[in-house]
Amino acid sequence: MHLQLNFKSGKPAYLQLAEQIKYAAATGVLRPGEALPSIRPLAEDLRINRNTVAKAYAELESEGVIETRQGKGCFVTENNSPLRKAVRQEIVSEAIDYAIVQAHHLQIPPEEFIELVKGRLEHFRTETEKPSTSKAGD
Amino acid sequence: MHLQLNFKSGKPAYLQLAEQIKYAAATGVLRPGEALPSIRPLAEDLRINRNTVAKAYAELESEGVIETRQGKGCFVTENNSPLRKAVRQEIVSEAIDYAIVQAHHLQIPPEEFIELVKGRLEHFRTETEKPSTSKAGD
DNA sequence: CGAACTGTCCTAATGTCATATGACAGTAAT
DNA sequence: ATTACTGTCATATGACATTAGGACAGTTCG
Repeated sequence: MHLQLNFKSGKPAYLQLAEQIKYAAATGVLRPGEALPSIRPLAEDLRINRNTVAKAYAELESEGVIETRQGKGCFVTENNSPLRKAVRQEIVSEAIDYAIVQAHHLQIPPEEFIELVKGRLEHFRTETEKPSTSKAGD
Repeated sequence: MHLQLNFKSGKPAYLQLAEQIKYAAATGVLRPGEALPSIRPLAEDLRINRNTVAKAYAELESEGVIETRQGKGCFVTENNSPLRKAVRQEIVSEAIDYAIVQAHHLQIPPEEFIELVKGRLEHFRTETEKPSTSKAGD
């Protein structure tokens, strides 16, 4: 697993870290039960404070992505598909929430929003597998 | 136009104000060219600082909702073309597409995605109805 | 037991955000 | 020009988030 921080992004280091690990867990790069890098070595490796890593891990634990045991380490949650599914939904929910907030700001009612979503979904369905799409906005 | 602030919401006063005015402008309660309340009287009326109102107005100007002229006042923008329905849908569609791509990346099927959207929509609906919160999340 | 590892808690320095105050600048009417 | 209105800017304060360092607690191995 490759972890990298962007200090110029303005996004807190502990959030970047949590996000990357969460993503790795959701996509299977990190398997359930697998141990995460220990707090201190990882912090040293990333040139950040141990507590920053600890905060990222705490965030992940509160989201149910990992499990930490004092004196032993941190591990990806064992629960096979059910919990990983929840994690995936969590990630997508963040993106959905962003879209919903945008819609609300632009005075687009929920029904119209749903229709928009269906429309876009249909649009993607007809284009099936195209390697387009990495326009990340942040 | 009725403006009211909720100091317990945890949301900044200047954002609440900006949002309400933006909504008024979008729904036609405030018509293009119409003058907004002057900064000082409005601030006094709402029992907040002038600069808090000024910040709300500055935010609205940066979004193109209003236009301010020093010494004269603030006015709703004459041509809010950016609020045209098609344009609004375009903007939101981008955010939706991003979420869809994420879902596809995480192998969440369309039906599940739709359900997620509905769930989040419901979540927001019930949240805005109950402004009493213990912890303000953003 | 002690040493070396694991995570955890407490507290402080720093930066940023929201807000408040005072001084300043443009406009209009007298 | 004066006066009274308009918005604007620089700055200070208080709250909170982020990060950092020291001391503490649980685990494992020798």
